Amino acid sequence: MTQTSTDQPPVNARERIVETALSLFYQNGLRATGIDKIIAESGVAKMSFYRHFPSKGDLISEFLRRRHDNWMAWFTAAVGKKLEKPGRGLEVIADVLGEWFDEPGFRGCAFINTISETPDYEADQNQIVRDHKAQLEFFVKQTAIQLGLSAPDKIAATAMIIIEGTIVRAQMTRNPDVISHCRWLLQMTARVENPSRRGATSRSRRRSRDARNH
Amino acid sequence: MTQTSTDQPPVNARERIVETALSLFYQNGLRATGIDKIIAESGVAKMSFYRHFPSKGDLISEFLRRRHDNWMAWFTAAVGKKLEKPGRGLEVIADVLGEWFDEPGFRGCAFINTISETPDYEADQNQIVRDHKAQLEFFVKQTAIQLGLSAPDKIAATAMIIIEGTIVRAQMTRNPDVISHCRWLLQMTARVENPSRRGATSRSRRRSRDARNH
DNA sequence: GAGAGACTATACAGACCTGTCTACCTATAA
DNA sequence: TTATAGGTAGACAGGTCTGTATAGTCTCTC
Repeated sequence: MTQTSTDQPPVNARERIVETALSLFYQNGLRATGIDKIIAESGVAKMSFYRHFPSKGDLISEFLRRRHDNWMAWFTAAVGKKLEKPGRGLEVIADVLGEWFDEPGFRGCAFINTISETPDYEADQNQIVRDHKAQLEFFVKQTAIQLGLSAPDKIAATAMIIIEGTIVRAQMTRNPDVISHCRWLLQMTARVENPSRRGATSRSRRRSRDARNH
Repeated sequence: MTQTSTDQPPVNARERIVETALSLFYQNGLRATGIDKIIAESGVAKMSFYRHFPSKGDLISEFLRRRHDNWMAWFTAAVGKKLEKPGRGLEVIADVLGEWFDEPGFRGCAFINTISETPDYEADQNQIVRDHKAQLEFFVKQTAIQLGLSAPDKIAATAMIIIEGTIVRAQMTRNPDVISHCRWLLQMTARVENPSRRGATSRSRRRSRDARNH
């Protein structure tokens, strides 16, 4: 997740602006980051900026789209790689999140932060956030299916709660214990819904069926 | 949670300011809410404002403290009341959250939103947020103890992930299904750690011990 | 070599932001 | 009655914000 592109400074003005926005918007927030600061840091003339992005909102939308592309590419690849090892399940998501939390500039989920900063539920920004999260949930569901788990819809919806909660807790407390709790929750979620998997016995399967009375 | 005090407009200037801040800061965000707007809406002179709060940051701190008082009082009372009915466990938290989500002006957790808006980890605001969440976690732990559950520390830490995740999902998606998923997760958390409770058999107890390998 | 396209440099308009200053009002208590 | 506490009213300083306007530069292509 850290490096989203090559280290060569981007050639054209537009790309320099977007790269700067990727860093400043995430690090300091949308409202706290002024256009002037982005212009200064990207070394671009003001008119170049407004040629490419008619308003700050346009840059914010582009920022979110790019953040989505980068983050999803990194996340799905990391989860996929961990799942190559046999005997591993949905809980690899916890380990992948843990790697993200360890990155130097980690400041939570850019999309959760956007929702927090943007009161208007219907705002374009918030719609992009919801699209991103819907795609993440879809990926979790597909992963559950790929793992042969039943009730993938319910598992994905539940895992989303766990994922969001884990990210928020990591951002807020910086306590690494959150990862083991996240792993445990994900294991429980997958296992209770699929008692026959991962070394569960027929006795435990019966019990879990009883417990599924939510 | 909705009504935090009587409907009589507060008499003194300070109280009018705080009440207005309680509404505007939560509804529109900290940075988006200007001092001038608070002054106008509370019908107070600018000098009165700065006599009581030397800077905007002081009002933000007071806002968070009052929000903590109000929210915790409401939450603990609501959970306590639901637990009076026999046969109910930690999952009542989900129902209480659900009532909160249904309130008209719901816009997520003021404290999560504050963290999202405040990049400086060590800022006073963020410290107040962490204090608030620590107190919430402590309350969950005490509730787990009161329910006779074992491993209350782990249950509280895990429940915090579930609670934060549920709030964020509710704010983001406005999908009421999140509450049933939250309830299910809380039941699982309490039950897996305490298999003898709530109709689990001795066989299931053995299985859960095996599963506790996080 | 001339035009087009992308970019630079900088001044500026107008809004809004936090915080200060001066001046005045009013009720209460010493 | 007079000092004091708490409040009102509004101008203003100095900064930041987004966005526009004007004018010039550089490079590549026809």
